[in-house]
Amino acid sequence: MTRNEIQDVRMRKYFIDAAKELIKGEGVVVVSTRNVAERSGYSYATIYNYFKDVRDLIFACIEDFQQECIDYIDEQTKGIKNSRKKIISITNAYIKFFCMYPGIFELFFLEKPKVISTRKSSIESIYTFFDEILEDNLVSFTNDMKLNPKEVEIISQTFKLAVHGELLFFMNRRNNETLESIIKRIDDIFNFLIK
Amino acid sequence: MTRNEIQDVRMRKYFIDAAKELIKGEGVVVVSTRNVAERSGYSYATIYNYFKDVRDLIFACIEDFQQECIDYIDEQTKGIKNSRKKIISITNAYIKFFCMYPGIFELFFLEKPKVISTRKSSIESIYTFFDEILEDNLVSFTNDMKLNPKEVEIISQTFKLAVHGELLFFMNRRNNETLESIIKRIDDIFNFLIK
DNA sequence: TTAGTTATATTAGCATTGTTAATAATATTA
DNA sequence: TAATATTATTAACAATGCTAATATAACTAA
Repeated sequence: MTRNEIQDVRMRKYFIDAAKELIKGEGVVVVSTRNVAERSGYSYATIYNYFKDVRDLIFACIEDFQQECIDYIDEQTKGIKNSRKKIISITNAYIKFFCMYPGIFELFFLEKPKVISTRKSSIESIYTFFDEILEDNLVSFTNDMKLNPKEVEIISQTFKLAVHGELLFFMNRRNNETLESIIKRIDDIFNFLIK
Repeated sequence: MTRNEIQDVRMRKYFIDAAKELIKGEGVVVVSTRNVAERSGYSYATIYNYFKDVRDLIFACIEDFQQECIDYIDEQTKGIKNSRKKIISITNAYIKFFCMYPGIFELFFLEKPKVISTRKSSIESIYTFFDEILEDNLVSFTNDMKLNPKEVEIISQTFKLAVHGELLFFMNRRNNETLESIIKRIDDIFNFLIK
């Protein structure tokens, strides 16, 4: 990494950090070049030297937020050994994370990726993110339960889709439920699927 | 309905129809007061005499689109008698409808309802829309299958959430799948759930 | 070290949008 | 028909994305 590239990364980080604060606070809608510039102490036009456009900056926050989500889940579930309990707890923490930061849910699942060329890989990684989080525990759980691979496949897909369907409805207040009630339903669904 | 109210409804319809065209064509993002006004032959400021703000107009399109969706599903599934096949076909048509009009999916499921006071009921109706579409067939199907109510409840909830999770991922191109592949998976999930 | 060059940052400007206030046009009513 | 109420339009403001022109800083070669 040359000296220039180091500077580049540093500058990008200033803007990304400012954008992340805004997303966590008031959501994607308040991420404007002017707002980000003000928070990072630069002029708004400077952003265009480091990002293709404002959406490129917004999508650049995804990787950081994924790591934050992983860290939160680890912290919430670190003591749990039993793989079944672990799967439930990880899922609950995953849901809670997005409830804490609706702006991150918005960025991950509701924002349309207009920037097709750039940031493609991080957008695609959202689709497999939940699978990766559960992966190890799902393997050991299905070994314990002696489920056949075909069943495991359909169960894990159904579970993943149901979790995100639930999040979709809950986050946009399409239903009038509480966090507790949707977590309970997700638990019930998991238990139903593996019974 | 007084003379004024008739005029009111007529005027609102002009703007709603224009907004609907835009949503079906290029999506919610192009629904601006200026665009709608141009298409309906009025000035943009006139819209504010009939709608609280531009989002109020956008959400006013929901009811019409729900009817269009019902009509499309009816037309696609009218010959089918067998309740199991009917449930599958209705669901497939439901998914196809949103694939034909991604802008309507956007409006139904991705738009944040900032307008809390107005349009509340139509926003909430989105949550129960899929249940209502399936309702009759689900009842006769579960009667045929002699499933107990508790099971029916969890199965239909899981199915509904999975369908919308699938739509969420597919519509925003988070995965690289085809319409056929996601419809096949939904069929598989239904068969798994009721086996 | 300093003049020329490159890289980076800022200001100014344009177009689009949501929204409101002032004004114009139309319809209604006494 | 004149006064009033309703409805539509124009003008204006602020916020935003983005670009071009300009200013500033950093670097390089004599």
